Amino acid sequence: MRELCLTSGLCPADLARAETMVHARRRIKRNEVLFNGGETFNSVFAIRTGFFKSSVIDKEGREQVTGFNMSGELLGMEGIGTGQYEATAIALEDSEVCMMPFALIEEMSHELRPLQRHLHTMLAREIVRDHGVMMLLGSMRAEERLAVFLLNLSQRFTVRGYSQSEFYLRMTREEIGSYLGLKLETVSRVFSKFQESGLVTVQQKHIRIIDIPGLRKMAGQNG
Amino acid sequence: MRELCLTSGLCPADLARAETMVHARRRIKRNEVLFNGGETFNSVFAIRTGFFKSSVIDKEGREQVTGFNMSGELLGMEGIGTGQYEATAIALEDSEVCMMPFALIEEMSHELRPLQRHLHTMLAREIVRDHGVMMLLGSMRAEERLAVFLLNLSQRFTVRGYSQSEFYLRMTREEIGSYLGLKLETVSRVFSKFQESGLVTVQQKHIRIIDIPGLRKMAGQNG
DNA sequence: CGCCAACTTGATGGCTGTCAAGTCAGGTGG
DNA sequence: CCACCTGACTTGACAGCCATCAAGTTGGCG
Repeated sequence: MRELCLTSGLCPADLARAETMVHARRRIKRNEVLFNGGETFNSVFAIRTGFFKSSVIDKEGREQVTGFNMSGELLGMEGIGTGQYEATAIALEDSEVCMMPFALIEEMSHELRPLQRHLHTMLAREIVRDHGVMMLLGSMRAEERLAVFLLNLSQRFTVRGYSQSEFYLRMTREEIGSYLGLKLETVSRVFSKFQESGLVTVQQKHIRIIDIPGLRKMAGQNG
Repeated sequence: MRELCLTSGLCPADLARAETMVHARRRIKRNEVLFNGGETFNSVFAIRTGFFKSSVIDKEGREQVTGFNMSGELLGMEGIGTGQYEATAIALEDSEVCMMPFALIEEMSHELRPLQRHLHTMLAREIVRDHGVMMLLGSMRAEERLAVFLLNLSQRFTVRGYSQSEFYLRMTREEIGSYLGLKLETVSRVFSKFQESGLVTVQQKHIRIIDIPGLRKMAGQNG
């Protein structure tokens, strides 16, 4: 986890200091809101365990899921810009987060170069990730989108020591659809089609990837 | 311009120091590349004058325009994360940029709090902007997308002291389409339809917005 | 003046959305 | 323990939006 979190790459002494940033640990139950869009921004949250979705809601009431977040990732950073959280973060399973007041982070990043650098890296990485999603939404067809989505999940689970090929989805078809710019029926249909093609097996939220190269090809990421 | 750039909100003395960050000014001609995706990241660029497009290219060769950038905005920030530029930035008209080595920015943001804060704000703002585009690509129809696009351009021109209702597009229909997740023919058709509806007049790249409230309604942003 | 890129417009088709009906699984209460 | 109930999911039929293919127009530039 430390690899992904704000405190990576610090020497032990600095690490101890940096950990004073953590103002509180909080347990969040499934379906509980961590923060809501529009609320005053104070803290960034590092996910210790669990699984979240982030989404924004426009004036029409349309929800757009902007990301699914797992251990080691940061939540709420985008609030720096306006002083209020832009997105809403909801736990999709019982989770635990570290709450880090952003004022403290800025304070300490003055003294600890690696921390400052890491903060920048995390922000920039989020931008790069969003550009990937824009590419997906702007120019891929439904099958490509879902293939990319599954491979991305697989890869992130792998990094965390879970199975590369077998996992439970924490989100509904509708949430996947919102993230991918598809309707839930389309998501369901593409899952079925992948199963018929022998790429995966799907039993509700239980996914097993059978043919990773095949999925990669489907995703347009040959190799 | 200072309002939008990295040096906003500094007192005159700090401002003088901050300006030493500017390592060089560069003139970029129309269609010239400022930096290419994959090149080593060294500097962030602040646009002094002109107009750019940023785009990423995937392994399939598909181009996705990730943004159009005008004076006061920063280019290249997303390279912080990986050490190389992710996107390609191309001038759509003769432009002028300030080149600021990122190492210098980090250095100085150690000493100048407002600068550090501003850097974070700019990064976070980019994330928020990208989420808006994700919403647009994920859940809006063609007419809504183009209406949002025109209103956004209008608003940004207004901030810079140009006309709210009349401007020249610097980009082609294809580039607009890439940004909005549409084909160029669709962009053209929607322009024509807006014209028939009396919302705008379109003559090639010359746009005049006739009915801003009407466009807002079309964009689903009533009011 | 001619060429070419950019743009417009029309005809057609396909992907995905919409609407609808039915299935499945998990949780709750009797 | 089982029946029920509800939310999540699947599947089918159909429609609509946008992509695709194609032809023609415009405007800028050498």
